[in-house]
Amino acid sequence: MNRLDRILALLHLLRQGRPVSASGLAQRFEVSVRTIYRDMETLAGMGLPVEPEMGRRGGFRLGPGYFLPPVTLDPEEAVSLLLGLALSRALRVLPFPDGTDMAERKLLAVLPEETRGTLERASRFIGFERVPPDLLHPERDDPQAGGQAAEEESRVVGRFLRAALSRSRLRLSYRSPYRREAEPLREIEPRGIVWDRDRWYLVGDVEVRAGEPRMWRADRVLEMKSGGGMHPTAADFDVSSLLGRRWLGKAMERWRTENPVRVALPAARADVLRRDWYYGHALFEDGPDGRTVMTVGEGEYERVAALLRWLGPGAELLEPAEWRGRLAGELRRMADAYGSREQAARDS
Amino acid sequence: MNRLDRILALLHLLRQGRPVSASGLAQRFEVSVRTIYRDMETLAGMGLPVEPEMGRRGGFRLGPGYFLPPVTLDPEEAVSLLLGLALSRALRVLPFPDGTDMAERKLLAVLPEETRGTLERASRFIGFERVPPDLLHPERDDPQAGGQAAEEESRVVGRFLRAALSRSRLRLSYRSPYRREAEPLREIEPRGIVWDRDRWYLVGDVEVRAGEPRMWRADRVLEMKSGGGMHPTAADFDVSSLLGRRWLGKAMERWRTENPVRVALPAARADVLRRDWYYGHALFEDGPDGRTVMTVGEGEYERVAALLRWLGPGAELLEPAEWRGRLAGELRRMADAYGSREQAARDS
DNA sequence: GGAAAGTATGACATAAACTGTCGCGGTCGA
DNA sequence: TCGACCGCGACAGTTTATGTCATACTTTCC
Repeated sequence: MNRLDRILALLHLLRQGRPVSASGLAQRFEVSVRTIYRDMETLAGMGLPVEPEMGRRGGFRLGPGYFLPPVTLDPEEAVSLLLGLALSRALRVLPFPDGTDMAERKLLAVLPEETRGTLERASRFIGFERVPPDLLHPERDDPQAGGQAAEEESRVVGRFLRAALSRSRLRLSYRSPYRREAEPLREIEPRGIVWDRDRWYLVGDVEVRAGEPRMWRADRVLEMKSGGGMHPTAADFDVSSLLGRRWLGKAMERWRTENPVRVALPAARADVLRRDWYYGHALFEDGPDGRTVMTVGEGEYERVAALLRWLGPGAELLEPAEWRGRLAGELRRMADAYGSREQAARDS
Repeated sequence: MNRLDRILALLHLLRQGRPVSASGLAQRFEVSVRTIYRDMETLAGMGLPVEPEMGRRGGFRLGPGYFLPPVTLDPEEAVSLLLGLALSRALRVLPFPDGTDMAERKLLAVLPEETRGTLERASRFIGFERVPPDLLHPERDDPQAGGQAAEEESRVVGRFLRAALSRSRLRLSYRSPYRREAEPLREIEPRGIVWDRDRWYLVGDVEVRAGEPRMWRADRVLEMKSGGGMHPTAADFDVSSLLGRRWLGKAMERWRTENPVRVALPAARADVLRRDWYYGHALFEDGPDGRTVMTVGEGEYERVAALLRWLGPGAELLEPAEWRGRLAGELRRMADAYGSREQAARDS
């Protein structure tokens, strides 16, 4: 066997990840151990992160970096990859910020010269707008996520994702917006991550309710520690079972029984609400007067008022009854800004 | 120079795309021509599509596929790339659907064995929610973009992007929502693409107003034809100059003079509006009564009413004056749904 | 606290591989 | 038809790669 072929084969073997011993390789390639050592020197000289491991169960393995053997990529494929990176960056979908930068640089460095010129400026051709905040569904906390917070968030997501991929448990403590104190560290089995409205959510199994995954917003995770190995059970979970905001449906079911809010509204308005990512999961029923009755769970008056106001004429808050008067007063005050009833009659 | 090094260097040179002659290479590496031929044989033997070109201006070059020489990618980099592809797919950002699929397959094929297994199922770990529609800023047309329409859209975007990268003109006809008939084919210089709220927009220069790029929504493009070569002018345009919805700012300036709508509102509410992707581009001034006065362009009563209703108590429509009465009547009708004024007083 | 199995490195003779130089035959473009 | 390129076989000369032996160090297992 050729030296070149042997070295390429070594590359291939090293790539597999398992550490290999010089003597084993020597047998395999029918050369002396010394030759293998010299080949390793050569590979290292080529810039490969070959790392020896001393001692009895030692061997050679690739360092933190794996090796990608020759592949042919046509320009469209390269553009697709770079485009994906640009998109990730624009939407701050960056579990591994360093990995993203490095991958982009390596990809660019390796492109045919003529294509590189244009692709280096790909970010000048392709722009992404951030997902706009939605006035009807505002966020509780500061909307201006600073650079540092974003970095911390992607650190959390990265670690969680790594754990999910390597099937190892994590212990995390969480700051729930509904509780005063931080939740204590609890051990979870990471299942996956979900990106929704400019934010990452961690999906995992808690021991108490196995099989019913819980979600944590990545920016509210306070602390993460490595946990034990994963149970071999629950092999095939698929986050797509949560998509379409199906998790929201379940949560709304619970809120609906705890804080039921009932609204009568015209059928046309109901159709619009049904298309909303949030109110689409409410319960819609035909009302007695030809209108639709929507039941949704909500504890805060202000949100309900905003919804009712948005719905406009023809919508009526049925429950909780004690908010009806308050809402009516508010609406009347809004109307009164335009003068008294008599004035209004003259105006129109 | 080593043989190995020389062969790797040859790889590098071939990658550049320009055909290279054996004699040139022989001079460059200070070896005989014969050696170069032998090296080429070796490379071909390694599976490289080296293709000779006979005749006077011949030379060696790579075949139909471009060649990507060895790169080291660590798992995080590979995951970042695959993540970008997954994101592209989830958000239907696919200028090159085939390239995307192929790149993913090639990337997976080349990963270390143990990582591949888990990453092949990466889509099961990582989910992306579509950008939710915004109730306050609804879309005119059908919100249910069918699979076929999405495909057509990515075809349009792909072709436009290719044209932008290769600096060649396009002729396109467009269906404007503001005009009854389709716009005729007009020649444009593609500048770039912008993704906003789940949609692609094409950015280009029209001859009539050079330097002031126009935007077209990709799903409203009716027809595209290749145009002539690009003018060498306007070399460095950058779509990022349009981001932050700056184009919207200019458009709103125009609408503001055409259909001015003035609203007085509490400072706290103004702060919230300023963060909105749309109303953030309105004109905000301090009013005489301590409230803020916002001026925005809008021709449709219903949109203005929705905004005023959303703003709630303390907000008042100042202009157009003729809508004040209508709005007041509407608000009063909403309030009256909860009983007469006397009843309301009893309730609260 | 060894023995075993691994890496790390130098020296040197030898075999293998690579290289240069011929030669001759194609192909293409001006 | 010429010139500049690829294609390839043969052969001698030289470089390079390899095997062997010797020695030192590190870790793990018993």
